[in-house]
Amino acid sequence: MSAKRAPDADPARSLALLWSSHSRPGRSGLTVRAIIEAAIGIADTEGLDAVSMRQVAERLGVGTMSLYTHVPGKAELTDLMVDTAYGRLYDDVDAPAAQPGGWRGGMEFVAARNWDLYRRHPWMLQAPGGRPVLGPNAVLKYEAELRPLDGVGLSDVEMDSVLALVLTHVEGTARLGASMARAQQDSGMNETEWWTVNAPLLDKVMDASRFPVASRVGEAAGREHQGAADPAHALAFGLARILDGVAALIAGR
Amino acid sequence: MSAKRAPDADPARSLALLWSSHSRPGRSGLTVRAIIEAAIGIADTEGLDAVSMRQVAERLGVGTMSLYTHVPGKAELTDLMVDTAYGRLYDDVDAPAAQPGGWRGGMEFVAARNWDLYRRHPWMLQAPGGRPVLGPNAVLKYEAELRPLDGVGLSDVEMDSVLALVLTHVEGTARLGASMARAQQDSGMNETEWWTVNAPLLDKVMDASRFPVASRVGEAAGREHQGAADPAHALAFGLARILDGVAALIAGR
DNA sequence: ACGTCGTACCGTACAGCGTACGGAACAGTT
DNA sequence: AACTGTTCCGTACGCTGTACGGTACGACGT
Repeated sequence: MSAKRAPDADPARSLALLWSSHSRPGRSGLTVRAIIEAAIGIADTEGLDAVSMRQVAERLGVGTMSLYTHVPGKAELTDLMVDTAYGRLYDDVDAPAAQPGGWRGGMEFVAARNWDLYRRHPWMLQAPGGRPVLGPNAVLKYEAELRPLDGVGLSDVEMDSVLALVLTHVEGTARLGASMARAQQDSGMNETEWWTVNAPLLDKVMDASRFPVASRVGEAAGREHQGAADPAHALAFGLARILDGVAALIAGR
Repeated sequence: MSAKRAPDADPARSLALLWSSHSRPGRSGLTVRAIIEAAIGIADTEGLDAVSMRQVAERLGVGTMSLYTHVPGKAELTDLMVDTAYGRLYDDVDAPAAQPGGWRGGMEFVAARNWDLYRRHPWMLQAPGGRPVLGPNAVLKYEAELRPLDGVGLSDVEMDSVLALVLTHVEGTARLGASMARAQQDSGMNETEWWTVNAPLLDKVMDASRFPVASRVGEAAGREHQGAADPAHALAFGLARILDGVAALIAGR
Protein backbone atom coordinates (compact mmCIF):
# COMPACT_ATOMS: atom_id res chain seq x y z
CA MET A 1 0.00 0.00 0.00
CA SER A 2 2.56 2.55 -1.06
CA ALA A 3 1.81 6.22 -1.67
CA LYS A 4 3.03 6.14 -5.27
CA ARG A 5 -0.42 6.00 -6.77
CA ALA A 6 -0.98 9.74 -6.78
CA PRO A 7 2.21 11.43 -7.95
CA ASP A 8 1.54 14.69 -6.15
CA ALA A 9 4.33 17.00 -5.22
CA ASP A 10 5.93 16.53 -1.84
CA PRO A 11 4.97 19.84 -0.23
CA ALA A 12 7.98 20.02 2.03
CA ARG A 13 10.42 19.41 -0.83
CA SER A 14 8.58 21.98 -2.93
CA LEU A 15 8.65 24.49 -0.13
CA ALA A 16 12.37 24.14 0.40
CA LEU A 17 13.08 24.45 -3.30
CA LEU A 18 10.74 27.38 -3.79
CA TRP A 19 12.45 29.45 -1.16
CA SER A 20 16.02 28.39 -1.91
CA SER A 21 18.31 30.69 -3.81
CA HIS A 22 18.46 28.64 -7.02
CA SER A 23 22.24 29.14 -7.22
CA ARG A 24 24.21 27.43 -9.95
CA PRO A 25 26.02 24.53 -8.36
CA GLY A 26 26.63 22.42 -11.45
CA ARG A 27 29.63 22.05 -13.67
CA SER A 28 27.54 22.04 -16.84
CA GLY A 29 25.85 25.31 -15.93
CA LEU A 30 22.54 23.58 -15.34
CA THR A 31 20.33 25.51 -12.97
CA VAL A 32 16.96 25.09 -11.35
CA ARG A 33 16.04 28.45 -12.82
CA ALA A 34 17.00 27.32 -16.34
CA ILE A 35 14.99 24.12 -15.97
CA ILE A 36 11.93 26.06 -14.88
CA GLU A 37 12.33 28.52 -17.74
CA ALA A 38 12.69 25.76 -20.33
CA ALA A 39 9.62 23.99 -18.99
CA ILE A 40 7.57 27.19 -19.08
CA GLY A 41 8.73 27.84 -22.62
CA ILE A 42 7.47 24.46 -23.75
CA ALA A 43 4.22 24.80 -21.80
CA ASP A 44 3.50 28.23 -23.26
CA THR A 45 3.84 27.11 -26.85
CA GLU A 46 2.81 23.46 -26.77
CA GLY A 47 0.75 23.02 -23.62
CA LEU A 48 1.47 21.29 -20.34
CA ASP A 49 1.10 17.83 -21.88
CA ALA A 50 4.15 18.49 -24.01
CA VAL A 51 6.27 19.22 -20.96
CA SER A 52 8.02 15.92 -20.39
CA MET A 53 11.29 15.50 -18.59
CA ARG A 54 12.84 14.32 -21.86
CA GLN A 55 11.61 17.36 -23.76
CA VAL A 56 12.87 19.76 -21.11
CA ALA A 57 16.25 18.05 -21.04
CA GLU A 58 16.54 18.09 -24.82
CA ARG A 59 15.77 21.80 -24.95
CA LEU A 60 18.59 22.34 -22.46
CA GLY A 61 20.99 20.04 -24.28
CA VAL A 62 21.33 17.82 -21.28
CA GLY A 63 20.70 14.22 -20.31
CA THR A 64 17.21 13.53 -19.09
CA MET A 65 18.25 12.19 -15.74
CA SER A 66 20.42 15.19 -15.00
CA LEU A 67 17.30 17.16 -14.24
CA TYR A 68 16.73 15.00 -11.20
CA THR A 69 19.89 16.34 -9.66
CA HIS A 70 18.24 19.74 -9.39
CA VAL A 71 14.55 18.93 -9.11
CA PRO A 72 12.95 16.06 -7.17
CA GLY A 73 10.41 15.23 -9.86
CA LYS A 74 7.91 16.52 -12.29
CA ALA A 75 5.24 17.46 -9.75
CA GLU A 76 7.63 19.71 -7.87
CA LEU A 77 8.79 21.22 -11.17
CA THR A 78 5.20 22.14 -11.91
CA ASP A 79 4.95 23.89 -8.56
CA LEU A 80 8.05 25.87 -9.42
CA MET A 81 6.62 26.80 -12.81
CA VAL A 82 3.46 28.13 -11.23
CA ASP A 83 5.23 30.24 -8.65
CA THR A 84 7.55 31.63 -11.31
CA ALA A 85 4.58 32.65 -13.44
CA TYR A 86 3.06 34.40 -10.43
CA GLY A 87 6.19 36.49 -10.28
CA ARG A 88 5.26 38.22 -13.52
CA LEU A 89 1.91 39.48 -12.30
CA TYR A 90 2.80 42.78 -10.66
CA ASP A 91 5.80 45.02 -11.05
CA ASP A 92 5.10 46.55 -7.67
CA VAL A 93 3.46 45.22 -4.51
CA ASP A 94 1.38 48.34 -4.42
CA ALA A 95 0.18 48.21 -8.02
CA PRO A 96 -3.34 46.99 -7.18
CA ALA A 97 -3.75 49.35 -4.22
CA ALA A 98 -2.48 52.29 -6.28
CA GLN A 99 -5.24 51.82 -8.80
CA PRO A 100 -7.95 54.49 -9.00
CA GLY A 101 -11.48 53.58 -7.98
CA GLY A 102 -10.80 52.49 -4.42
CA TRP A 103 -11.13 48.86 -3.41
CA ARG A 104 -13.40 48.19 -6.37
CA GLY A 105 -10.92 49.56 -8.86
CA GLY A 106 -8.25 47.54 -7.13
CA MET A 107 -10.19 44.30 -7.43
CA GLU A 108 -10.98 44.99 -11.07
CA PHE A 109 -7.29 45.48 -11.68
CA VAL A 110 -6.50 42.25 -9.87
CA ALA A 111 -9.07 40.40 -11.93
CA ALA A 112 -7.76 41.83 -15.20
CA ARG A 113 -4.16 40.95 -14.36
CA ASN A 114 -5.00 37.40 -13.37
CA TRP A 115 -7.10 37.03 -16.50
CA ASP A 116 -4.16 38.12 -18.62
CA LEU A 117 -1.89 35.75 -16.76
CA TYR A 118 -4.12 32.79 -17.55
CA ARG A 119 -4.49 33.89 -21.13
CA ARG A 120 -0.72 34.00 -21.57
CA HIS A 121 -0.11 30.80 -19.62
CA PRO A 122 -3.16 28.57 -20.09
CA TRP A 123 -1.16 25.59 -18.84
CA MET A 124 -1.54 26.97 -15.32
CA LEU A 125 -5.15 25.85 -15.48
CA GLN A 126 -4.17 22.30 -16.37
CA ALA A 127 -1.67 21.99 -13.53
CA PRO A 128 -3.00 19.32 -11.20
CA GLY A 129 -3.78 20.90 -7.86
CA GLY A 130 -2.25 19.37 -4.83
CA ARG A 131 -1.69 21.69 -1.90
CA PRO A 132 -1.59 25.31 -3.12
CA VAL A 133 1.86 26.53 -4.01
CA LEU A 134 2.97 28.99 -1.31
CA GLY A 135 6.20 30.08 -2.92
CA PRO A 136 7.69 33.54 -2.53
CA ASN A 137 5.86 34.94 -5.54
CA ALA A 138 2.55 33.49 -4.41
CA VAL A 139 2.96 35.19 -1.06
CA LEU A 140 3.87 38.47 -2.73
CA LYS A 141 0.80 38.12 -4.93
CA TYR A 142 -1.36 37.54 -1.88
CA GLU A 143 0.03 40.64 -0.21
CA ALA A 144 -0.42 42.80 -3.31
CA GLU A 145 -3.97 41.65 -3.88
CA LEU A 146 -5.06 42.06 -0.27
CA ARG A 147 -3.85 45.64 0.06
CA PRO A 148 -6.72 47.30 -1.85
CA LEU A 149 -9.11 45.64 0.59
CA ASP A 150 -7.34 46.87 3.71
CA GLY A 151 -9.14 49.47 5.77
CA VAL A 152 -12.35 49.56 3.76
CA GLY A 153 -14.55 48.14 6.49
CA LEU A 154 -13.97 44.42 6.07
CA SER A 155 -12.69 42.14 8.78
CA ASP A 156 -9.47 40.29 8.17
CA VAL A 157 -11.29 37.06 7.49
CA GLU A 158 -13.65 38.83 5.11
CA MET A 159 -10.73 40.33 3.20
CA ASP A 160 -9.42 36.84 2.59
CA SER A 161 -12.85 35.59 1.59
CA VAL A 162 -13.49 38.43 -0.86
CA LEU A 163 -10.15 37.99 -2.54
CA ALA A 164 -10.65 34.24 -2.81
CA LEU A 165 -14.07 34.83 -4.32
CA VAL A 166 -12.72 37.15 -7.01
CA LEU A 167 -9.79 34.87 -7.83
CA THR A 168 -11.98 31.79 -8.02
CA HIS A 169 -14.25 33.59 -10.45
CA VAL A 170 -11.41 34.68 -12.69
CA GLU A 171 -9.86 31.23 -12.66
CA GLY A 172 -13.15 29.60 -13.52
CA THR A 173 -13.93 31.85 -16.46
CA ALA A 174 -10.33 31.63 -17.64
CA ARG A 175 -10.63 27.86 -17.57
CA LEU A 176 -13.70 28.12 -19.74
CA GLY A 177 -11.86 30.41 -22.14
CA ALA A 178 -8.86 28.12 -22.33
CA SER A 179 -10.92 25.05 -23.06
CA MET A 180 -12.83 26.86 -25.78
CA ALA A 181 -9.62 28.14 -27.34
CA ARG A 182 -8.17 24.65 -27.21
CA ALA A 183 -11.26 23.07 -28.74
CA GLN A 184 -11.26 25.68 -31.47
CA GLN A 185 -7.60 25.15 -32.16
CA ASP A 186 -7.62 21.42 -32.65
CA SER A 187 -10.94 21.19 -34.41
CA GLY A 188 -9.94 23.92 -36.83
CA MET A 189 -13.38 25.46 -36.53
CA ASN A 190 -14.38 28.49 -34.52
CA GLU A 191 -17.46 28.44 -32.35
CA THR A 192 -19.95 29.63 -34.94
CA GLU A 193 -18.67 27.26 -37.59
CA TRP A 194 -18.85 24.33 -35.24
CA TRP A 195 -22.40 25.16 -34.29
CA THR A 196 -23.67 25.56 -37.81
CA VAL A 197 -22.13 22.18 -38.63
CA ASN A 198 -23.42 20.32 -35.59
CA ALA A 199 -26.71 22.09 -34.96
CA PRO A 200 -28.73 19.88 -37.35
CA LEU A 201 -27.53 16.74 -35.59
CA LEU A 202 -28.43 18.17 -32.23
CA ASP A 203 -31.82 19.39 -33.39
CA LYS A 204 -32.65 15.98 -34.76
CA VAL A 205 -31.68 14.10 -31.65
CA MET A 206 -32.87 16.46 -28.95
CA ASP A 207 -36.51 17.30 -28.68
CA ALA A 208 -36.68 21.05 -28.05
CA SER A 209 -40.17 20.83 -26.58
CA ARG A 210 -38.84 18.79 -23.69
CA PHE A 211 -36.47 21.63 -22.82
CA PRO A 212 -38.45 24.80 -23.42
CA VAL A 213 -36.48 27.13 -21.18
CA ALA A 214 -33.12 25.68 -22.11
CA SER A 215 -33.73 25.94 -25.83
CA ARG A 216 -35.09 29.47 -25.60
CA VAL A 217 -32.32 30.75 -23.34
CA GLY A 218 -29.63 28.75 -25.08
CA GLU A 219 -30.58 30.20 -28.41
CA ALA A 220 -30.66 33.76 -27.09
CA ALA A 221 -27.32 33.37 -25.36
CA GLY A 222 -25.81 31.66 -28.37
CA ARG A 223 -26.87 34.50 -30.64
CA GLU A 224 -25.61 37.15 -28.24
CA HIS A 225 -22.24 35.48 -27.67
CA GLN A 226 -21.74 34.06 -31.13
CA GLY A 227 -21.07 30.68 -29.61
CA ALA A 228 -21.92 28.45 -26.67
CA ALA A 229 -20.34 30.84 -24.21
CA ASP A 230 -18.36 34.05 -24.10
CA PRO A 231 -15.64 33.92 -21.45
CA ALA A 232 -14.87 37.63 -21.57
CA HIS A 233 -18.52 38.47 -21.03
CA ALA A 234 -18.79 35.92 -18.24
CA LEU A 235 -15.78 37.50 -16.54
CA ALA A 236 -17.20 41.03 -16.71
CA PHE A 237 -20.76 40.11 -15.80
CA GLY A 238 -19.75 37.92 -12.89
CA LEU A 239 -17.21 40.37 -11.54
CA ALA A 240 -19.80 43.17 -11.58
CA ARG A 241 -22.32 41.05 -9.63
CA ILE A 242 -19.67 39.91 -7.16
CA LEU A 243 -18.38 43.40 -6.48
CA ASP A 244 -21.95 44.67 -6.10
CA GLY A 245 -22.48 41.98 -3.50
CA VAL A 246 -19.30 42.94 -1.69
CA ALA A 247 -20.31 46.60 -1.78
CA ALA A 248 -23.60 45.65 -0.16
CA LEU A 249 -21.71 43.79 2.54
CA ILE A 250 -19.53 46.81 3.24
CA ALA A 251 -22.45 49.25 3.14
CA GLY A 252 -24.55 47.11 5.47
CA ARG A 253 -22.50 47.92 8.52
CA MET B 1 2.11 18.66 -37.97
CA SER B 2 -0.65 16.26 -37.11
CA ALA B 3 -3.44 16.93 -34.63
CA LYS B 4 -2.42 14.01 -32.43
CA ARG B 5 -0.57 16.18 -29.95
CA ALA B 6 -3.60 17.03 -27.87
CA PRO B 7 -5.71 13.92 -27.40
CA ASP B 8 -8.95 15.78 -26.92
CA ALA B 9 -12.26 14.12 -27.58
CA ASP B 10 -13.65 14.36 -31.08
CA PRO B 11 -16.81 16.39 -30.34
CA ALA B 12 -18.84 14.94 -33.18
CA ARG B 13 -18.08 11.34 -32.15
CA SER B 14 -18.84 12.19 -28.55
CA LEU B 15 -22.11 13.83 -29.53
CA ALA B 16 -23.27 10.85 -31.52
CA LEU B 17 -22.37 8.44 -28.74
CA LEU B 18 -23.91 10.58 -26.02
CA TRP B 19 -27.27 10.64 -27.72
CA SER B 20 -27.29 7.07 -29.00
CA SER B 21 -29.33 4.42 -27.25
CA HIS B 22 -26.41 2.47 -25.79
CA SER B 23 -28.06 -0.81 -26.79
CA ARG B 24 -26.23 -4.07 -26.30
CA PRO B 25 -24.94 -5.15 -29.67
CA GLY B 26 -22.20 -7.50 -28.53
CA ARG B 27 -22.10 -11.23 -28.11
CA SER B 28 -20.17 -11.01 -24.82
CA GLY B 29 -22.75 -8.69 -23.30
CA LEU B 30 -20.34 -5.77 -23.34
CA THR B 31 -22.15 -2.44 -23.41
CA VAL B 32 -21.23 1.21 -23.61
CA ARG B 33 -23.24 1.68 -20.45
CA ALA B 34 -21.27 -1.02 -18.64
CA ILE B 35 -17.97 0.49 -19.73
CA ILE B 36 -19.02 3.90 -18.44
CA GLU B 37 -20.19 2.44 -15.15
CA ALA B 38 -16.96 0.52 -14.63
CA ALA B 39 -14.90 3.60 -15.40
CA ILE B 40 -16.92 5.71 -12.97
CA GLY B 41 -16.54 3.05 -10.32
CA ILE B 42 -12.77 3.16 -10.62
CA ALA B 43 -12.69 6.96 -10.74
CA ASP B 44 -14.86 7.29 -7.63
CA THR B 45 -12.67 5.07 -5.50
CA GLU B 46 -9.19 5.55 -6.96
CA GLY B 47 -9.29 8.82 -8.88
CA LEU B 48 -9.28 9.62 -12.56
CA ASP B 49 -5.60 8.75 -12.92
CA ALA B 50 -6.41 5.15 -12.07
CA VAL B 51 -8.91 4.93 -14.93
CA SER B 52 -6.87 3.29 -17.66
CA MET B 53 -8.31 1.33 -20.51
CA ARG B 54 -6.61 -1.79 -19.14
CA GLN B 55 -8.07 -1.28 -15.68
CA VAL B 56 -11.56 -0.76 -17.05
CA ALA B 57 -11.27 -3.85 -19.24
CA GLU B 58 -9.97 -5.96 -16.38
CA ARG B 59 -12.88 -4.91 -14.14
CA LEU B 60 -15.23 -6.04 -16.89
CA GLY B 61 -13.36 -9.30 -17.52
CA VAL B 62 -12.73 -8.35 -21.09
CA GLY B 63 -9.76 -7.79 -23.38
CA THR B 64 -8.44 -4.26 -23.36
CA MET B 65 -8.92 -3.66 -27.05
CA SER B 66 -12.52 -4.80 -26.94
CA LEU B 67 -13.42 -1.50 -25.38
CA TYR B 68 -12.53 0.21 -28.62
CA THR B 69 -15.35 -1.59 -30.36
CA HIS B 70 -17.80 0.43 -28.28
CA VAL B 71 -15.94 3.62 -27.50
CA PRO B 72 -13.67 5.62 -29.82
CA GLY B 73 -11.07 6.37 -27.16
CA LYS B 74 -10.42 7.49 -23.67
CA ALA B 75 -11.28 11.15 -24.18
CA GLU B 76 -14.75 10.29 -25.43
CA LEU B 77 -15.18 7.85 -22.56
CA THR B 78 -14.46 10.69 -20.16
CA ASP B 79 -17.16 12.79 -21.83
CA LEU B 80 -19.59 9.93 -21.35
CA MET B 81 -18.62 9.58 -17.70
CA VAL B 82 -19.29 13.26 -17.07
CA ASP B 83 -22.68 13.26 -18.73
CA THR B 84 -23.66 10.13 -16.85
CA ALA B 85 -22.71 11.74 -13.55
CA TYR B 86 -24.85 14.76 -14.46
CA GLY B 87 -27.77 12.39 -14.73
CA ARG B 88 -27.71 11.79 -10.99
CA LEU B 89 -28.14 15.43 -10.04
CA TYR B 90 -31.92 15.87 -10.02
CA ASP B 91 -34.71 13.38 -9.75
CA ASP B 92 -37.06 15.81 -11.41
CA VAL B 93 -36.55 18.63 -13.91
CA ASP B 94 -38.56 20.86 -11.65
CA ALA B 95 -36.68 20.11 -8.45
CA PRO B 96 -34.76 23.40 -8.38
CA ALA B 97 -37.78 25.49 -9.37
CA ALA B 98 -39.96 23.74 -6.80
CA GLN B 99 -37.66 24.81 -4.00
CA PRO B 100 -38.97 27.38 -1.52
CA GLY B 101 -37.40 30.82 -1.42
CA GLY B 102 -38.02 31.85 -5.01
CA TRP B 103 -35.15 32.19 -7.45
CA ARG B 104 -32.70 32.62 -4.60
CA GLY B 105 -33.77 29.42 -2.93
CA GLY B 106 -33.58 27.72 -6.30
CA MET B 107 -30.03 28.85 -6.91
CA GLU B 108 -28.98 27.81 -3.42
CA PHE B 109 -30.43 24.39 -4.09
CA VAL B 110 -28.59 24.20 -7.41
CA ALA B 111 -25.34 25.18 -5.74
CA ALA B 112 -25.79 22.62 -2.97
CA ARG B 113 -26.56 19.83 -5.41
CA ASN B 114 -23.59 20.61 -7.63
CA TRP B 115 -21.39 20.83 -4.56
CA ASP B 116 -22.54 17.39 -3.48
CA LEU B 117 -21.95 16.06 -6.96
CA TYR B 118 -18.34 17.22 -6.95
CA ARG B 119 -17.82 15.90 -3.46
CA ARG B 120 -19.03 12.47 -4.50
CA HIS B 121 -17.22 12.51 -7.84
CA PRO B 122 -14.08 14.63 -7.42
CA TRP B 123 -12.65 13.16 -10.61
CA MET B 124 -15.03 15.39 -12.55
CA LEU B 125 -12.79 18.29 -11.60
CA GLN B 126 -9.73 16.57 -13.02
CA ALA B 127 -11.38 15.80 -16.34
CA PRO B 128 -9.50 17.75 -19.00
CA GLY B 129 -11.87 20.26 -20.53
CA GLY B 130 -12.23 20.30 -24.26
CA ARG B 131 -15.51 21.52 -25.62
CA PRO B 132 -18.19 21.24 -22.88
CA VAL B 133 -20.10 17.99 -22.90
CA LEU B 134 -23.60 18.68 -24.24
CA GLY B 135 -25.02 15.24 -23.68
CA PRO B 136 -28.66 14.57 -22.83
CA ASN B 137 -28.12 14.82 -19.10
CA ALA B 138 -26.16 18.04 -19.44
CA VAL B 139 -29.04 19.56 -21.38
CA LEU B 140 -31.54 18.35 -18.80
CA LYS B 141 -29.38 19.85 -16.08
CA TYR B 142 -29.29 23.15 -17.94
CA GLU B 143 -33.08 23.16 -18.25
CA ALA B 144 -33.62 22.28 -14.60
CA GLU B 145 -31.20 24.92 -13.38
CA LEU B 146 -32.56 27.67 -15.58
CA ARG B 147 -36.16 27.23 -14.53
CA PRO B 148 -35.92 28.97 -11.14
CA LEU B 149 -34.59 32.02 -12.96
CA ASP B 150 -37.42 32.18 -15.46
CA GLY B 151 -39.84 35.09 -15.11
CA VAL B 152 -38.07 36.87 -12.28
CA GLY B 153 -37.12 39.93 -14.27
CA LEU B 154 -33.97 38.77 -16.00
CA SER B 155 -33.46 38.73 -19.75
CA ASP B 156 -32.72 35.41 -21.40
CA VAL B 157 -29.06 36.26 -21.75
CA GLU B 158 -28.90 37.34 -18.12
CA MET B 159 -30.44 34.06 -17.01
CA ASP B 160 -27.65 32.22 -18.75
CA SER B 161 -25.03 34.52 -17.26
CA VAL B 162 -26.33 34.21 -13.72
CA LEU B 163 -26.45 30.44 -13.88
CA ALA B 164 -22.95 30.28 -15.33
CA LEU B 165 -21.73 32.56 -12.56
CA VAL B 166 -23.16 30.36 -9.82
CA LEU B 167 -21.89 27.16 -11.40
CA THR B 168 -18.42 28.57 -11.93
CA HIS B 169 -18.28 29.55 -8.30
CA VAL B 170 -19.33 26.13 -7.08
CA GLU B 171 -16.91 24.38 -9.37
CA GLY B 172 -14.05 26.61 -8.27
CA THR B 173 -14.63 26.10 -4.56
CA ALA B 174 -15.20 22.39 -5.10
CA ARG B 175 -11.87 22.21 -6.90
CA LEU B 176 -10.25 23.83 -3.91
CA GLY B 177 -11.93 21.35 -1.61
CA ALA B 178 -10.90 18.39 -3.72
CA SER B 179 -7.27 19.43 -3.88
CA MET B 180 -7.17 19.95 -0.13
CA ALA B 181 -8.76 16.58 0.52
CA ARG B 182 -6.30 14.96 -1.85
CA ALA B 183 -3.32 16.68 -0.29
CA GLN B 184 -4.51 15.67 3.15
CA GLN B 185 -5.04 12.10 2.06
CA ASP B 186 -1.64 11.42 0.59
CA SER B 187 0.35 13.37 3.12
CA GLY B 188 -1.42 11.67 6.00
CA MET B 189 -1.69 14.99 7.82
CA ASN B 190 -4.71 17.20 8.13
CA GLU B 191 -4.43 20.94 7.57
CA THR B 192 -3.65 21.96 11.13
CA GLU B 193 -1.04 19.23 11.54
CA TRP B 194 0.66 20.19 8.33
CA TRP B 195 0.79 23.82 9.32
CA THR B 196 2.22 23.22 12.76
CA VAL B 197 4.91 21.09 11.16
CA ASN B 198 5.80 23.47 8.35
CA ALA B 199 5.16 26.84 9.98
CA PRO B 200 8.64 27.12 11.50
CA LEU B 201 10.27 26.55 8.13
CA LEU B 202 8.07 29.19 6.52
CA ASP B 203 8.63 31.66 9.32
CA LYS B 204 12.37 31.28 9.02
CA VAL B 205 12.48 31.79 5.30
CA MET B 206 9.81 34.41 4.80
CA ASP B 207 10.20 37.78 6.40
CA ALA B 208 6.78 38.67 7.81
CA SER B 209 7.59 42.37 7.88
CA ARG B 210 7.81 42.41 4.09
CA PHE B 211 4.23 41.14 3.92
CA PRO B 212 2.38 42.95 6.69
CA VAL B 213 -1.14 42.62 5.34
CA ALA B 214 -0.67 39.08 4.07
CA SER B 215 0.73 37.83 7.35
CA ARG B 216 -1.95 39.54 9.44
CA VAL B 217 -4.85 38.42 7.24
CA GLY B 218 -3.37 35.01 6.60
CA GLU B 219 -3.03 34.37 10.29
CA ALA B 220 -6.58 35.52 11.03
CA ALA B 221 -8.03 33.43 8.22
CA GLY B 222 -5.90 30.45 9.19
CA ARG B 223 -7.13 30.62 12.76
CA GLU B 224 -10.76 31.01 11.69
CA HIS B 225 -10.67 28.20 9.16
CA GLN B 226 -8.30 25.87 10.98
CA GLY B 227 -6.19 25.64 7.86
CA ALA B 228 -5.10 27.56 4.79
CA ALA B 229 -8.63 27.68 3.45
CA ASP B 230 -12.12 26.44 4.19
CA PRO B 231 -13.93 25.38 1.01
CA ALA B 232 -17.34 25.11 2.65
CA HIS B 233 -17.04 28.62 4.03
CA ALA B 234 -15.81 29.92 0.67
CA LEU B 235 -18.83 28.35 -1.01
CA ALA B 236 -21.31 29.92 1.41
CA PHE B 237 -19.67 33.33 1.58
CA GLY B 238 -19.23 33.61 -2.17
CA LEU B 239 -22.71 32.40 -2.95
CA ALA B 240 -24.22 34.95 -0.58
CA ARG B 241 -22.28 37.82 -2.21
CA ILE B 242 -23.14 36.61 -5.70
CA LEU B 243 -26.84 36.27 -5.01
CA ASP B 244 -26.86 39.68 -3.32
CA GLY B 245 -25.36 41.10 -6.49
CA VAL B 246 -27.94 39.37 -8.63
CA ALA B 247 -30.71 40.64 -6.37
CA ALA B 248 -29.40 44.17 -6.87
CA LEU B 249 -29.46 43.64 -10.63
CA ILE B 250 -33.06 42.48 -10.50
CA ALA B 251 -34.14 45.25 -8.12
CA GLY B 252 -32.47 47.94 -10.20
CA ARG B 253 -35.02 47.76 -12.99
C1' DA C 1 -28.15 -27.39 -43.97
C1' DC C 2 -24.55 -24.77 -45.52
C1' DG C 3 -21.57 -21.19 -47.33
C1' DT C 4 -20.79 -16.17 -46.83
C1' DC C 5 -20.25 -11.92 -44.88
C1' DG C 6 -20.12 -8.38 -41.36
C1' DT C 7 -18.51 -7.36 -37.07
C1' DA C 8 -17.24 -8.23 -32.16
C1' DC C 9 -13.38 -9.57 -29.78
C1' DC C 10 -8.64 -9.23 -28.57
C1' DG C 11 -3.18 -10.44 -28.78
C1' DT C 12 0.71 -8.19 -30.12
C1' DA C 13 3.44 -4.26 -30.73
C1' DC C 14 5.02 0.59 -30.60
C1' DA C 15 6.06 5.03 -29.03
C1' DG C 16 6.08 7.73 -25.15
C1' DC C 17 5.87 8.67 -20.13
C1' DG C 18 8.20 9.24 -15.03
C1' DT C 19 11.87 7.69 -12.63
C1' DA C 20 14.95 3.92 -9.85
C1' DC C 21 19.45 2.47 -10.12
C1' DG C 22 24.30 2.38 -10.68
C1' DG C 23 28.40 3.71 -13.08
C1' DA C 24 31.45 7.42 -14.87
C1' DA C 25 33.55 11.84 -14.63
C1' DC C 26 34.81 15.77 -12.55
C1' DA C 27 35.82 19.46 -8.35
C1' DG C 28 37.71 20.37 -4.08
C1' DT C 29 40.26 19.03 0.06
C1' DT C 30 43.88 16.93 2.24
C1' DA D 1 48.62 12.53 -5.80
C1' DA D 2 44.96 10.20 -3.57
C1' DC D 3 40.55 10.45 -1.66
C1' DT D 4 35.77 12.04 -1.25
C1' DG D 5 31.57 13.95 -2.59
C1' DT D 6 28.72 15.60 -6.05
C1' DT D 7 27.09 16.04 -10.79
C1' DC D 8 25.93 14.00 -14.89
C1' DC D 9 23.53 10.52 -17.46
C1' DG D 10 22.73 5.57 -20.00
C1' DT D 11 19.95 1.82 -19.26
C1' DA D 12 15.93 -0.37 -17.86
C1' DC D 13 11.18 -1.13 -15.84
C1' DG D 14 6.48 -0.72 -15.61
C1' DC D 15 2.98 1.97 -17.07
C1' DT D 16 0.05 4.55 -20.60
C1' DG D 17 -3.20 5.00 -25.15
C1' DT D 18 -4.05 2.84 -29.24
C1' DA D 19 -2.90 1.12 -34.47
C1' DC D 20 -3.08 -3.06 -36.76
C1' DG D 21 -4.37 -7.54 -38.13
C1' DG D 22 -6.12 -12.06 -37.08
C1' DT D 23 -9.83 -15.02 -35.27
C1' DA D 24 -14.24 -16.55 -34.37
C1' DC D 25 -18.96 -15.99 -33.94
C1' DG D 26 -24.09 -14.56 -35.32
C1' DA D 27 -27.12 -13.80 -38.84
C1' DC D 28 -28.72 -14.22 -43.25
C1' DG D 29 -29.38 -15.88 -48.30
C1' DT D 30 -29.79 -19.86 -50.76
